[in-house]
Amino acid sequence: MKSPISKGAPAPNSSSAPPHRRLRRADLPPDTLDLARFLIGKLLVRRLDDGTVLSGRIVETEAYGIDDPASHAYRGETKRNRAMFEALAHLYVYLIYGTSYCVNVSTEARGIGAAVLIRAVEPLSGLARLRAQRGRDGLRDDELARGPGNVCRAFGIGPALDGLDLDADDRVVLGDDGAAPAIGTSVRIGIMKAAERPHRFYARGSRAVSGRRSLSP
DNA sequence: CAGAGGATCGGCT
DNA sequence: GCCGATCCTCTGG
Repeated sequence: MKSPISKGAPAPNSSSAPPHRRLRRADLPPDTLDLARFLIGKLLVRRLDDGTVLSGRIVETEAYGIDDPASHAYRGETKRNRAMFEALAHLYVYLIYGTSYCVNVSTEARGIGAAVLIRAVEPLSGLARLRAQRGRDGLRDDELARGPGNVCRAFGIGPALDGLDLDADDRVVLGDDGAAPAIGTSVRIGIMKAAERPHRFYARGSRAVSGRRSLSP
């Protein structure tokens, strides 16, 4: 029997994020694998243009680091992957399969192309809006931001936020509320190159984690 | 300039 | 488990 990482039901339709400390660039480990692990259990807070606040707990990430054939940055900087070469703590948002967006946090020093993909988030506040932005019926709360494309859809993250500096913009914020879930490790999902590297991290026991059950024991 | 392919999703078998 | 949708980016000629 798996239980949610987050204890205590959030107030229905609560419009603000749970109490937390905002994480600044200086609080984040610059190493890609370190940040991928660090982000598990942290909060993702999104302020929409109309003032609505959406928040959730990051429960699944993947690292795309230096010298990684699976990384968009492997063959150098291009127009698309420019944000991966920014300093630590910029968003890299890209379109995948013409149908979904994926959001990453850039890692390492400026000039080095690397990032952490946010693959799943367990909703905490703004549930009604998260559900509306998914535009699909019959979803449990923990399914609203399960999978990288669904994270972006639910949280309203698109190409307009590509390159956003997490220290210079309030539209997307990372937070720490003290939670420290047990972390599991596995290979990454949906890639063909360097498929054997154990660069995926997830919160054990969270139903919001994506992928086959056997990948997240 | 054409063609291939992709860090996905959701529906169907 | 398999497959199609959908479209932007990068590569090669």
